[in-house]
Amino acid sequence: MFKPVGSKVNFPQMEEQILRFWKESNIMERSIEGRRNGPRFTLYEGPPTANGTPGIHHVLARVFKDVIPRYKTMKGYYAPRQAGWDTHGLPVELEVEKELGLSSKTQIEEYGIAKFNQRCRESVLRYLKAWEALTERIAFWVDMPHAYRTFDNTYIETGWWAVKQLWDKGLVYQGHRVTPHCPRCSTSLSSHEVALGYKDDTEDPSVYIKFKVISPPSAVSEEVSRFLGPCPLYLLAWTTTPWTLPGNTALAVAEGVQYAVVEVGGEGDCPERLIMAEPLVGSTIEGNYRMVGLLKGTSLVGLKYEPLYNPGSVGTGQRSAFQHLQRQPFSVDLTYPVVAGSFVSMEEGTGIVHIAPAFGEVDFQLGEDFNLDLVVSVDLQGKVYGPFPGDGLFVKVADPVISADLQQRGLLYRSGKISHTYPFCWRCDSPLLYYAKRSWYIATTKKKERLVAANEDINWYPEHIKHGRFGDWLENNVDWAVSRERYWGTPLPIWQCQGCGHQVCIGGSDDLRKLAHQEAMAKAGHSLDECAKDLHRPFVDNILLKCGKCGGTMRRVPEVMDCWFDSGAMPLAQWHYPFENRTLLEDGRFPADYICEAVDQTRGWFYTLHALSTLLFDRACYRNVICLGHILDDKGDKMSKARGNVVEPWKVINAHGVDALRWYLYVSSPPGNVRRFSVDKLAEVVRKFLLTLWNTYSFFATYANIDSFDPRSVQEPLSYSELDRWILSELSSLTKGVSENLEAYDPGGAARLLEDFVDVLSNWYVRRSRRRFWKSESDADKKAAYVTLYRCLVTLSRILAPFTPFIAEELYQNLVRAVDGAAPESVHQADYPVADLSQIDDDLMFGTRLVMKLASMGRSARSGAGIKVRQPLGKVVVKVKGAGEKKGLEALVCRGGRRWVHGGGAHRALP
RNA sequence: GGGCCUUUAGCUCAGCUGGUUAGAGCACGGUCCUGAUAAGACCGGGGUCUGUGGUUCGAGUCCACAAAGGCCCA
Repeated sequence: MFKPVGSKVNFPQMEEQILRFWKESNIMERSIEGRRNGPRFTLYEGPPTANGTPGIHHVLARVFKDVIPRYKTMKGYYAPRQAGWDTHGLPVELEVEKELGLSSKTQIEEYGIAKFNQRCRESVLRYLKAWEALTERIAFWVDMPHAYRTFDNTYIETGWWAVKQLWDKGLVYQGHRVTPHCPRCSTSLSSHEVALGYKDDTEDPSVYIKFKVISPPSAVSEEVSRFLGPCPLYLLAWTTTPWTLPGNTALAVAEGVQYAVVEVGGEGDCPERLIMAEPLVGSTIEGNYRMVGLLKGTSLVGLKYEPLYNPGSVGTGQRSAFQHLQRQPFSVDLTYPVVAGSFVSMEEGTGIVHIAPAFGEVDFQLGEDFNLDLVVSVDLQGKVYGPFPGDGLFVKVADPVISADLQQRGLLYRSGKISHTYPFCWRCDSPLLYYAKRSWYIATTKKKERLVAANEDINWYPEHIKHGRFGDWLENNVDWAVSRERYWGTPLPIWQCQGCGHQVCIGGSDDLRKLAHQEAMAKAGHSLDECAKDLHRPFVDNILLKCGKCGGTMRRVPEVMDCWFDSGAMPLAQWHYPFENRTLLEDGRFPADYICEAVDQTRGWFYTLHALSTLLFDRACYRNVICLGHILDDKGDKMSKARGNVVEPWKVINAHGVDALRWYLYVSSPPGNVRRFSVDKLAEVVRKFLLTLWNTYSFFATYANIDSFDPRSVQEPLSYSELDRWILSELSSLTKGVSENLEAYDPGGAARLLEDFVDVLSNWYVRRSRRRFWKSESDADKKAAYVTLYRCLVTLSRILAPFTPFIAEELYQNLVRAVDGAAPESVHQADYPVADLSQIDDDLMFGTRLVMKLASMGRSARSGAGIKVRQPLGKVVVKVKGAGEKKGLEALVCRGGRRWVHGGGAHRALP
């Protein structure tokens, strides 16, 4: 006897019961461990930060992560899934800063790094319970009790090991380069972090500045000198960042372009002359002007002009020259040059570009090329410092002060506002400054070809990411700025000698022990054991090493690492490789068979995984990847707390259940597309798919109980009807199709096949077979019907298990476990069905689908003629399209001399 | 400014390597069925498959250009 199944069902309730069953019987562990001898299948779980509550987009990623390993497990693979938490980084620090009411790094240091980091440690796992609860409820099967955490010493140690490997390969360097810098967080941001914070329609000043050409010119071409006279001659440049003007040390022009000399303000005795690109005169000069002459760009190169500001003698390291970045001697007669720049465009501005090597990437490069002066007129907090207007003010506040100063000195030609796109800090929203400073880099560009080549081994879904977004990103690779001037992160394991400057990279705790300068540490009141207990700052900073070159004391450099490095090192660090689990690279745990995240990770985790694994092992880190699109609300708007359109996962789950949510996410749109989330559509999925399935199941259970049908007593051969053979053929074909789709990492394609099958099973097979179940005698035909439907449902429960693990379990428990104690305890321990190809009868399926079509047309004809559906017809005339259709229909409709339509109540044709 | 993606009925989406008259579900109006059904069937209104060119005997499908939206980058 089967457990009675009502037609009404409360899915959330049913699911809760099944959750309890799984938990009590350890089904997850056992489903995994039961396959221990199978080939390994590895999923990497991109560690989320438990520093906030999980949202619907996390559910999306997690159910797509889940379906594949579940399928593989049922296919016999050993697929343990390790959970993990991303715990380091700026977001955490910011949260703690907010709580403590701190707003600068100075304040953090006053508060104490040890205490601060302790708060960070406590803060990161704050929402852990919420994550665990949701993860369990949505049946994402990962090993959470053994989750790795990026702040663990073992994790950090592997990170160090990885840095050391790169260091030994010469791939780590300290560069003096311009990096995007957040003045509030006072740290560099990596390119992928910058990408997160672009804002359109940012309003900035737009100023045109006059740079006075030095006269008399000692070495200026005749071409230019004819415009020099008693009246001033200016080079006109444009900028949207007046705060960079004190840092100006050159102007760049395009050699191949015509420049114009225009005379403006001609009232007085001495009209001033402005030099600018000829094509841009019209869009730049306001009011009347007189074109005085034309110049070639090349003839401007080498001109000298008067600096807007003389940085003079102030500030250590504030003014230097590029060649060795040496301090520049003070000079009252300071002049700056005009140089040629290939980047000078005629799209906007004046064709003369203001160069401040301290504050721009191309500017800095130009500084190196021409050995320009480097004037750093802004500190790391983004405040102007030095003998400049706005000294002490934040750059954006200083902008108008500087403009006003120039205006007053007659050096401002024009000023206004411009709206453009500008990057902001993705966490704290401060405008980013491009800032020249020392920073540590991983030289990914040196391995660019390898990165590109390794990408060829990855199967991307959707495919276009491979050579599109991800491939392009690799092609345009830039070195990875990996250091952060912060506190809560994996410390950069590089020590530098105080005496001779020698640097070493530490690859693990043993290295520390070997090189530790115990006496020096003792003198400072520290011991190695004490300090090495927690590898974070500030403890690690107290570890002093002995210089192998000069015997001096080495201190750790102050930086910590980009937290993306942590997540990229996850394949190794989660296992504390190579200190433990030394077989990792050979035993199937690396590379991953499968990863899945949203598209924003192309420059995030997808990249850092790929970069580290290519640099370390010269191979790809994952074989297959599903790259998900973003979730929008039902109107197509971005979900945000501010808009109030965020979908709360629990609300949906409590109302409709997890199977419904999972199914909806699989079928609602292709995984790579953006998707609109609509609760109405989700409810439709429940009605259409889950309830139809449920009712078929309920129908079966009800009648099977009435007839005391026992699947164990079945003895083949049975006399299967055409209809039975047909649905069994459909079933085998479904099994084949679903497997193929899952093998191809396309759960959506698989799910669509399942929807169609459940529909025809209920609305054609059961409907056409009902009389066979109802009739009182238990003949062979009835038995065949039961066996057929039973087999469909049981197979379905196993096919569905990776998708909708709850309803699959429910069916399985009642239909299989109830009658077969020897069967695996859970459907998730069962084998995935394999299609019986001998049962697939394409002609039969074609013919039956044709009959369905015919029935539909028949009902239409009846409706047109006003003949009731159940009224017998004298004859039915069907016009077929070809021999194939004729054959199909004859096989099913005109059998054994009796002319009848396949099970048809609708079209019963009388002889 | 550059790259990638999307655009098929009012809404959500199928349409494989080009092949008769382009489909489904939802929603709407009507009719019917219902001895498993929050189900189902039939009819109807709804489509210049975003647009313009091109390749082809034939284009929703291939190519080029354009438009709108999204994402990513400058």
